[in-house]
Amino acid sequence: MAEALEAAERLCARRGARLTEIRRRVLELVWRSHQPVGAYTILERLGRERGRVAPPTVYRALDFLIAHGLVHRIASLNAYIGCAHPDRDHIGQFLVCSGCGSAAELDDRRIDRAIRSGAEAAGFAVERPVIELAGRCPNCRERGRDART
Amino acid sequence: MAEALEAAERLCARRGARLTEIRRRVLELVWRSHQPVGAYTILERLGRERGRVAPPTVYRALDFLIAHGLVHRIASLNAYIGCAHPDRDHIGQFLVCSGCGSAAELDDRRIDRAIRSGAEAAGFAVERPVIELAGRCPNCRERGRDART
DNA sequence: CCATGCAATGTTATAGTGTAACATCCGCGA
DNA sequence: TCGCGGATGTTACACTATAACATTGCATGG
Repeated sequence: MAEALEAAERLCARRGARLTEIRRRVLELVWRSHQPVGAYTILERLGRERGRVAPPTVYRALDFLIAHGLVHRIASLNAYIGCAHPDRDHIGQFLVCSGCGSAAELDDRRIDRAIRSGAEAAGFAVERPVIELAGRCPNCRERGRDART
Repeated sequence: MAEALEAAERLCARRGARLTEIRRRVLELVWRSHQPVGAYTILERLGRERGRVAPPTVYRALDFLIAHGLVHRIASLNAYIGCAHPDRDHIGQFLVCSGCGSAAELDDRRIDRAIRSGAEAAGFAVERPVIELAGRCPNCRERGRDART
């Protein structure tokens, strides 16, 4: 995670983007949570450090981070998660465990190809695929755990 | 669409599920919109016919329709769309056009296989895939239209 | 050094999406 | 008829996100 922050610093420096205090802090909070985290959770945690913080502050930071590929949004959860490799042009495929609530990024080229070719066969040009696979992670599978407690 | 409604009737009859007046009406409204439609839009339209209608009425009908595969939810749009073939076990892959706002269902087996095998390779068991491909439909591609007006 | 212009942040209010909790109704079988 | 369960009505609220405008702060050229 410290690594992810450094990578973010480097990436922003290279692009001339400003990783300000707030943006950095939000990125850190996103990473610190080992699960996808909601904007209002970030809001609350950020508020603990800086007194009253309003929603736009958090959403603006998230917009910036997403625009630079440092964070992904998971639409089916209304939640945000750090991107493990913001350098490459990431597609973002997610494995979302309904047992423990964790999410892992997949980025499988075969899936990407299958999607693009399937869509192309219908004459459709994919621009922003949303791939979010709800299911069971290896841990929860083994334990036969029920839905997230 | 009339066809879709009949198919829904049959399917519910076969399952002993009750396609009540409200549920039927909501399904009709979902189909009538040729784009994915928001719950509050349905709410408003339903309200025009029946006087005041509260959100839970619509959400409960949608929950029922989704549970029976008659309607899909598109998470990236917070919107709902009728399912063209509720009989088969549908996976639900959607092509969402950012030009005209329309959405088409794909259901490509190759995509489904790629996803399941990719996830399985990570030890993950997919239960409810969310596949929503934002891009350009053939029409909007041709016209080079800008984002939905 | 100051002006000034632009990006970032602060602030207030509100829009949009979804659910909890409890009351009521209605049909059906014991 | 009574009671039961599923469906609907009703109220209130939680959660997610953005619009609109004010303010700050910093780089940059005059």
